[in-house]
Amino acid sequence: MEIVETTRRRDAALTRDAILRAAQEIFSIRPYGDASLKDITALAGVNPALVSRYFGSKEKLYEAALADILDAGALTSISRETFGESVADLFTDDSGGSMNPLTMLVFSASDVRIQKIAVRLLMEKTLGPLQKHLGGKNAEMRAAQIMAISTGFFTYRLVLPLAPFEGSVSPHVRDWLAQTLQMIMDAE
Amino acid sequence: MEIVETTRRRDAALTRDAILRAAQEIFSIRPYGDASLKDITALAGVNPALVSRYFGSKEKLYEAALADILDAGALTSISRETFGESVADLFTDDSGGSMNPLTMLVFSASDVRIQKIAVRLLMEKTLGPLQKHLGGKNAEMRAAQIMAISTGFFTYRLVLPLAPFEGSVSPHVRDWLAQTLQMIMDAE
DNA sequence: TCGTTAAGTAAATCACGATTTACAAATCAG
DNA sequence: CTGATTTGTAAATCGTGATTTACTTAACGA
Repeated sequence: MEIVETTRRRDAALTRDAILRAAQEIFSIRPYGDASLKDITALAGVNPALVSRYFGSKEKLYEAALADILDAGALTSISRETFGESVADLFTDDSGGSMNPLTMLVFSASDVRIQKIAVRLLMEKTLGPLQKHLGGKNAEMRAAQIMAISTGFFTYRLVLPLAPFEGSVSPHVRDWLAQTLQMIMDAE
Repeated sequence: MEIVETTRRRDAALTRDAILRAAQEIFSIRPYGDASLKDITALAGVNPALVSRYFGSKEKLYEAALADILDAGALTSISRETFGESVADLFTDDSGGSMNPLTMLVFSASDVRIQKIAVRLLMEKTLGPLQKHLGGKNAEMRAAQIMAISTGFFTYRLVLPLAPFEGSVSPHVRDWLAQTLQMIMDAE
């Protein structure tokens, strides 16, 4: 009566995808060690054993999840002129959106086995493209600067929440973010 | 012959301190979950059971270790005029020094049980004092900005190492850090 | 429809690490 | 010196979570 037992149609690709998206969601809000496969598969509505079948291991699942979430590459589609403003808006946006590449990245630090994976994917999927997008002198360094500020901000916004960065931030914070980022963009 | 069995003299205070310092060292280079009590007590040269006796639990040990390492309060003893330069030098210094408040802070994000502890201690021991030291307008926000940049930098310097921030950094990186920090200091 | 294969599940296994327990040895007060 | 108390240790316990195994059931081609 209450529970509608939706006997999900069997479909490997769909199931794999459900696991992947659940993993991204959970890994975005919880450190690797605290995100159990039980949690992830429960959210996906599947059996924990399927992680092994479709991804091989928790580590591989993490890698797939991070790779996919970094693929979006939000930063590189923003025009150079409004870069600071746009990114600041993006970062201080308070409307849900639980799948967050930045927090997933912060949590990548939480297990030695996945740190290497994270660094590799970060360089390949984000630092590299961002570097190209920036162009000009010292592009690699400036890309790293943008990553550092963004990551630091998100650390104290969502993971270790400090008042000034929490929730809907003050215009001061937003403007500082915008200006600091734009300054890096223009520093070529 | 080879091993000098130094039968350490029994002293509760000394032993407690040895554990605390070993914990700070290990917690500075490894995420909470990867830093086992076995590792820590091995480094301290004592039995794992003593953690329970002297600190109650791993969590409490972490709290004590972080509280103590944050007490140093290096940032607040630096003059306002040279703040950016001094902190940049401090952060880009390449000479050992394995006990690092910043990396310990980064790793605080790696376990949900210690996140709250870290935030509380961070506000009490660092953000508060730093805020006072900064003075002027929006001191709390500016303190948070300094924390964010510092933490982001260290994340990509020591935990998820990116080329531009690794090892002995370029003058460009050092100068950027100095100027960005000084700008926050002067933004009153 | 039938049988093979793919997809899914429940439960066992396995490893690991924090914490507890029961005991041993050293220290110290008297 | 002696016995109570403190400090220390080795080994058992306990829970947790990833991974494997043996099995069931659905899908699909012939």
